[in-house]
Amino acid sequence: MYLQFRDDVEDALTSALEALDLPTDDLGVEDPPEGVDAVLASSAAFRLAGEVGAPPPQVAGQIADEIDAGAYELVEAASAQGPYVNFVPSDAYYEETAEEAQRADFGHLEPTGEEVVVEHTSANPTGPVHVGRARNPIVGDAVARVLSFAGHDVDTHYYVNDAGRQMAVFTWAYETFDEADLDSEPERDKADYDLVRYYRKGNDFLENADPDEVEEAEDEIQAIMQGLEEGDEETYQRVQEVVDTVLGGMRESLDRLPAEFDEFVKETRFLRDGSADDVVTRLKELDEAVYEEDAWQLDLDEYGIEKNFVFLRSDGTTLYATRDLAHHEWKFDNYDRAVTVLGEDHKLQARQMNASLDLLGNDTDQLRQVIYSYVNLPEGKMSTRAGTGIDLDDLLDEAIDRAREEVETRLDDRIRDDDLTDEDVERIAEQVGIGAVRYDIVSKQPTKAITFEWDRALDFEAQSAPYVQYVHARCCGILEEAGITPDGSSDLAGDFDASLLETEAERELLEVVARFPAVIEEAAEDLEPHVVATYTREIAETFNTFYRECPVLADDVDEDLRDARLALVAASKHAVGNALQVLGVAAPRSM
RNA sequence: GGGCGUGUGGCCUAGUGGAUUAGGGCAGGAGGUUCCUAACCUCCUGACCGCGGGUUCGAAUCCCGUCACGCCCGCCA
Repeated sequence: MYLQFRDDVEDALTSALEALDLPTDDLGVEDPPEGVDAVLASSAAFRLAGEVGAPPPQVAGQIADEIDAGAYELVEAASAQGPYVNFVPSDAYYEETAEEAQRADFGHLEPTGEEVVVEHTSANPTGPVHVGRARNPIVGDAVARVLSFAGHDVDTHYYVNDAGRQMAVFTWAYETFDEADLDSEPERDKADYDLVRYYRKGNDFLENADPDEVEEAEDEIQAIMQGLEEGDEETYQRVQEVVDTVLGGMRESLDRLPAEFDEFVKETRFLRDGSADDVVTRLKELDEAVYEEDAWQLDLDEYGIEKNFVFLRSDGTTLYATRDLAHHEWKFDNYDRAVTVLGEDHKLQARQMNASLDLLGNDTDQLRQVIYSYVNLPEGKMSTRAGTGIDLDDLLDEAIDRAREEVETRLDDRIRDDDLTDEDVERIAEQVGIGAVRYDIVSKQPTKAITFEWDRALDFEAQSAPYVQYVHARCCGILEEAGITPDGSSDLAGDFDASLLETEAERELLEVVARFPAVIEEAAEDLEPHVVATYTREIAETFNTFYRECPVLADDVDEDLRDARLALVAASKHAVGNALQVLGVAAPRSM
């Protein structure tokens, strides 16, 4: 109802301004601060003061006087308060919000019919996923979920770099060295941990071995790259064996988050189907194309990019960026919009690609990038090749261990005599542990750098996943106690009269619940899932106040009030649970 | 050197032009459970929003300068 209420408010403001013969392009509709008794407000009077020739409060008064609140079902009153026009919603607003939020899919926006592809993670299949890159799957998965909630048809893609020099090096190393040549055991019994040792060994060899031997190796690596470029089937199969094996291991780790993909799109696909060649041909024909130092380049000066963009090497092979152009044109052919989640180090390439796609005649408005900063260790960067860094698996294991300890500690001094089975404890430990990791990362603005510290990442206190999850569990606890099974499918509450929810705590909770669809809308529009995390904190806080002040199932609570409060609990459960779902954080029924 | 990004109490963080004399959390201090889960709640202590100018009726938010940190400036990915 919040979105409808906002429509009403905008409509009322527009009519009023028109009646006063004032411009309607800037309505200034905003959320009033805490403590103001209104759900929406307009600050338009500030800007109109000059035109009217009167101080803002007076202009606000005129606007408020001009508004006929009675004409709108959801608007109770519009009144000037200083320079603001405040809008108080009607009882119908609260009642319809409570009704709307009974649906298990509360927060989903109307289907848009728009097909969107979200590409994220796309880490080179060189070894285990480490925490430095973990922001990508976590943010990317949340972005995809947000867009899906906002009504788009979303596909998630992992772009697999299986055609570059790194994979040629890896394939050569894997075929060249034996287990006996390696100086360590795999850190885990998993394909990516096993094979990364060859990759590290290969790189170490190329850096430190005898120059003649290195040259020989380089020839073999070069042969692999040429083979891929020419679409040689045997070379392709050799590389695929390494790629698929390592990727398989990485997927297992990513699945734990969970970050799952609809499709793994391989780079070699665009070499094999000729589209990369096609891109090269078309680029060469551009006025901006230059042939310098035996290589084909693009002069992107007109896009404010000084550096020339090399799209064809002197040996005639394409580069990653060239293939990525073909990849993106393929996305444009198959989707209405494309979103890519990228580390900040890819920012320049993203600009180059946008410019190049534009020159090739594409509508680059279809493409948006979400940029995030890397997670570093206090002592510096994480690197797969160097073997420095925290593996995602280790972080998740540690998180679950700490969460399990926490559950067991609380088991001893808990008041309620529910009996958690060992399975419950394990389930809670996983939900809380992994949830805490995801939440910690997704709740921060992606542009901010994160320095990884165990204790900070795994803090289960307030403003963390468990704090929010606990509210969800509390909701479920109350509903179950009342004989309602919160399984998400059936209608949770029966008949109820929302007008009985009169206390401040109840009203505020209902107001926060009401905003959830608008939060989804905003997060999807700006591709900022962290605003959903901010929202979960708000609703959790508001719910806890309600929980303290408004008993639901106590004996002295009137039956009708009890039903109304149960409906409010169900509404809160849907808002919190669905918000957590958008963030990819589990919503436990008990904890 | 150039470009981009970030800078909010001891630590982490929201807010990126309007009701803010900056909102939370952690840490520190004081309380709260005969009552639907205390992974909770209440109260206290603590910030000239990196620094200096400017624009504006109004600036953490915009502009200029400056400092610090991060990232980028490969015929790597």
